[in-house]
Amino acid sequence: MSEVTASRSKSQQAYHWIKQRIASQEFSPGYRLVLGTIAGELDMSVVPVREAIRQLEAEGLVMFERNVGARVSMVDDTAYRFSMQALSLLEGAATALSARALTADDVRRARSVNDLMVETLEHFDPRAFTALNQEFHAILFEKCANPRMLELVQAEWARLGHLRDSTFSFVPGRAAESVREHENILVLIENGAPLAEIEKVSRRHRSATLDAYMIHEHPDEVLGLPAF
Amino acid sequence: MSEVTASRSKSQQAYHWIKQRIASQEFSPGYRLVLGTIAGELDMSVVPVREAIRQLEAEGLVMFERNVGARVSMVDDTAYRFSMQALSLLEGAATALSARALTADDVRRARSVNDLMVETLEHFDPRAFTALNQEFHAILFEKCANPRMLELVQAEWARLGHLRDSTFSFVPGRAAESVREHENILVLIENGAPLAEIEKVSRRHRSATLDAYMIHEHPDEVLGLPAF
DNA sequence: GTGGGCAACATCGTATACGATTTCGAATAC
DNA sequence: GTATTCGAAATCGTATACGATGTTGCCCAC
Repeated sequence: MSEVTASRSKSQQAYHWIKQRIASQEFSPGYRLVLGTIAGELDMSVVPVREAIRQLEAEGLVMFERNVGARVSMVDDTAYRFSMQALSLLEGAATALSARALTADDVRRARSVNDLMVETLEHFDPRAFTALNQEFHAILFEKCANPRMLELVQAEWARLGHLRDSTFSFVPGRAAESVREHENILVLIENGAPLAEIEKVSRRHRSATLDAYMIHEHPDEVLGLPAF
Repeated sequence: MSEVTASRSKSQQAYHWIKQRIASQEFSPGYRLVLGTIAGELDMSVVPVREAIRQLEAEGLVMFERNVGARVSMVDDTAYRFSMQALSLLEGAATALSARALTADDVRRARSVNDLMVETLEHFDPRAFTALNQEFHAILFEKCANPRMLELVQAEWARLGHLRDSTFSFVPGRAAESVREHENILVLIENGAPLAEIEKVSRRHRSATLDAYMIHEHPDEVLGLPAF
């Protein structure tokens, strides 16, 4: 009703409102999303709220059961691992598909982000580190020539974002290794290495993060991952 | 209205009804989906129809514009190519992740489907051939250990399904080559070849279909695809 | 004849209302 | 004390209604 909000439809308002609560952990996994309650809080009817929730369902952020209602998706770390593996695949390919289109300036920007990450290592803040990590990779794959694949990568990032804040808070030692691998990737891109090589290294980079997590948290399980 | 349909909610009925029309080309790209009209045909109110359309929007089958309405997504073959490339990536990986879990019987089933495809080559029917092709690959990746990746593969298949009936109707010569590659893949799986090898061959198999299409339809353009 | 404006129409967005389904608790039987 | 049934409360699913927005075509001025 106010000024700026009027530009978005109510269902979009509801959508963003809920999504933000989920991201900020105010609605944690398992939280019950009651239509009427949310509608009341946002001062609108249930219809737009319903629509918003169905959108969130399509993105996998909430689960919906007929005649029962919606709740924020549970996130056993099984789901986390699976998404990480998918991301490793998609991001590796997207980075390769983007590599040739990156300018010297893009590489410079990425490197400066990585330098920031190095500095952060001193007084380690997993959350900040993860944010920088995402920024770094986003620079590398943003020029991906295949927009569909870009969509998929970003959807997967979003999914992970709400699944877990940061792998690095679980495996601190991985961070230092990670920034070194970043530099390797940058060098490959600068030198115009074969795209297959860039893809392979990028993929391994993320797989390694997942592996580190697995070894740290579930030392006895092995995920059937091809030796990418 | 009948018996079985009652189990699904109206919004789901509407969802499937519309989706089928799109798949069967009755609603072709650009077709205007008017809420009231559809609601009338299905003998329900507009509310469930709205919901169904938003779901379809989330899957990318329809485009939605505020205060204007929905229409079936336009499908330049640019979108087709991008989806094919994404599928080549995802399917290759899913097949590799599934390979070790396939039983001798699975391989047998796949091979018999492929034999059917060979027979079809005589009196070539692109549509039937494509259906068998999907069945063949579905057998190979269905045991994929990573359910998230399975979801992604299937979503991409669905997307392609409505984008274009069959690449093979454009490039008839590709079909014969395709069934030979299928046999190669089966042999690799039977022999327990390295997963990386299976992934590579599977990926190339689909890329090759895309390449054949490109050469046939757009001989002068080159898609920036890594030499997977 | 052509361009701009206005009016009628088509369609969407959201509110309200109510029947349908599920959930939860209390009362009862054993 | 535990299991079972019944009923009330909570919540969802859908219909109907109406105001808001966009679209179309006609009419008039030039």
